[in-house]
Amino acid sequence: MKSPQKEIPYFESVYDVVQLIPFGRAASYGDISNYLSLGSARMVGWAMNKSFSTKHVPAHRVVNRKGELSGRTHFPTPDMMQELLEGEGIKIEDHRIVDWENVRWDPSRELL
DNA sequence: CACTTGACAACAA
DNA sequence: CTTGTTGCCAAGT
Repeated sequence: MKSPQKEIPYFESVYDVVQLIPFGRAASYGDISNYLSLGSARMVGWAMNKSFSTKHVPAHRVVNRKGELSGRTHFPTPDMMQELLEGEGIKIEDHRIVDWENVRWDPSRELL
């Protein structure tokens, strides 16, 4: 083995945080990447794309900084993401989370 | 190895 | 609203 240590896939870190998102809340790509202090918001989206084909990650709880369901187009069906969020008590309007600032879950801020 | 793409962020105009 | 720019990093071609 050339690598003495097993380098943790960046994606794994992302999955971990995403799965920590509590019920009825949502996190933004930027907040996650900020919490990891690594990579960038793009990597989070990339990880989700892969994770959705390999892991069970509540990707529906991950939205962009405006609270828009930007990733809904990558779901099996675009409506699925909204239905899942509404099923958790989150209101969606025009593909955006209503009262986003209230549902927003920032790991580095609320994960005490 | 070079270039492009991507579920983004943030700002400028 | 759109378009452009910069930063960021992995994967695909």
